[in-house]
Amino acid sequence: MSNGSSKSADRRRGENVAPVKKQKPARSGSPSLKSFPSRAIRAAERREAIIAAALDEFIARGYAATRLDDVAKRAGVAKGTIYLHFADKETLFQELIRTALGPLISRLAAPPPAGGSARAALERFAQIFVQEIVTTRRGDIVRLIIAEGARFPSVADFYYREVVARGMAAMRALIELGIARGEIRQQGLTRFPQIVVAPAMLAVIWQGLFGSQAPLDATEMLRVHLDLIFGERGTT
Amino acid sequence: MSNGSSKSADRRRGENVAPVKKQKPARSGSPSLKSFPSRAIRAAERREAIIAAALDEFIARGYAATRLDDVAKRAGVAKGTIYLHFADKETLFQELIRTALGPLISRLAAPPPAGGSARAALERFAQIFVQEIVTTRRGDIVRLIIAEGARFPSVADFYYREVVARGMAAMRALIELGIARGEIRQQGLTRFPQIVVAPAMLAVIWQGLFGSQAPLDATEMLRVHLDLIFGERGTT
DNA sequence: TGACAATGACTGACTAGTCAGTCATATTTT
DNA sequence: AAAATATGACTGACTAGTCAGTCATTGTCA
Repeated sequence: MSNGSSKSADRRRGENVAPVKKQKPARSGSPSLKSFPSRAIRAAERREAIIAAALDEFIARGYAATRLDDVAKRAGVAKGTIYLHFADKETLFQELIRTALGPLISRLAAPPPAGGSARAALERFAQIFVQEIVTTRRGDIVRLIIAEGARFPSVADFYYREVVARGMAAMRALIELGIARGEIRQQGLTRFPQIVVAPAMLAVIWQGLFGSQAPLDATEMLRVHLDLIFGERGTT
Repeated sequence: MSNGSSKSADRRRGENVAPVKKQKPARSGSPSLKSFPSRAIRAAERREAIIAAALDEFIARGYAATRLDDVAKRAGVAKGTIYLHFADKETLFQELIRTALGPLISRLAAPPPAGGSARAALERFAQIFVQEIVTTRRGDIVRLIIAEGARFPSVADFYYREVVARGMAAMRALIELGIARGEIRQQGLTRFPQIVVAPAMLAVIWQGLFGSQAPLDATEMLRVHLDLIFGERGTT
């Protein structure tokens, strides 16, 4: 791993470390009264701080090259504290993925197709996808899973069950709706909802690898893709 | 001794393997001896053995977690030998990607659109892609690049310039052909050849992450995708 | 052609570190 | 004061990279 020839390992050290140090509750007046940020709450905060810091580090360096010392520093915590919350590095990584995926999962479960057109639903999906994933930290998480998933079967399994399988099911329902309403002609799409999602995935990867040298207008690309699916002639 | 930082001892040769030999290979004149594996040849073989071994290891474990000791063992070579051919771990990794991508690059330069239909050309492309990339070691290489590319800008650059940019250009030409011949309606595709390639990329990633638990029939998926692009009604 | 010298590819023990995980000690809460 | 938490110095396993020495191959000369 990192080492030897002055790797750029500690390039950006301490400055961006948010010192969440000793934020004493200050309710220390009467020992008989309980202090406000109850222990459980402070513990939960620490846990979250560790997860947030670890996410940043794992995204930036990948699993193997991430140092728990750095995670601790970034979280404003001693290394030993990490071990009060997580059994080991791998557990931290796995729980982190779970935590990070939580919001995405609930979002997948929430939005029902409603009674509108399939095109409208897919357009909404595309818009949300771009502004909440391609552009943001969540895109990094997806890339992280793609990068490390093969080495962490449990992570890949979890991701498949909780995100991919559900996403595919939801997408298939949308496609069937579109076919039923006569918006979509290509019936084969039902068997491969992946085709509908593929450009979105590609956008995530593209942005991560080539974003700086050849940015991709994901929004526009997805619009063209929907035109393809719904059979509209391109404008230009 | 062992004065740590001796920067002068940097006579790294190896890497550019230029047969600087003056005259050419010894003739196998001696009847008593069999064909000499001549030093230069054996050296080249070793270099290749190292690259092959390193490829396996990097694919299996990722860059950071790969041990050069293991690479050496797999290549049937001592660790020091690796350093006779490559400056360091990172150089080995980069040259390996270059080497691995070579065949793919030349293949991209070779096949001209010819005079046939765009559909035929794309079908051929899909077939070759599945049987030569999705299924094989080359797919692993693509996944490796996706996984590590963000941490190795030079690798991402190289991949973009030599493979992605060319691939996109070739794909765009094919799309334009299809539009000119009236096979493809959706003109917007010209601006986003990525859409045509996206399912193929997704197949590569899918196979790597979920292949074991939820295999994807890439061939069939690409066929459906082409039906979508060329406006055929799905069979099923 | 055979003997001997020069070359440099190869080896692997060794150096100088790195880092996950531990635990005795210190701090805070009850 | 005891219990619960947090700390960070420390340990031990592990690894990238080095280099003095070995010896098969190649070159030279008698």
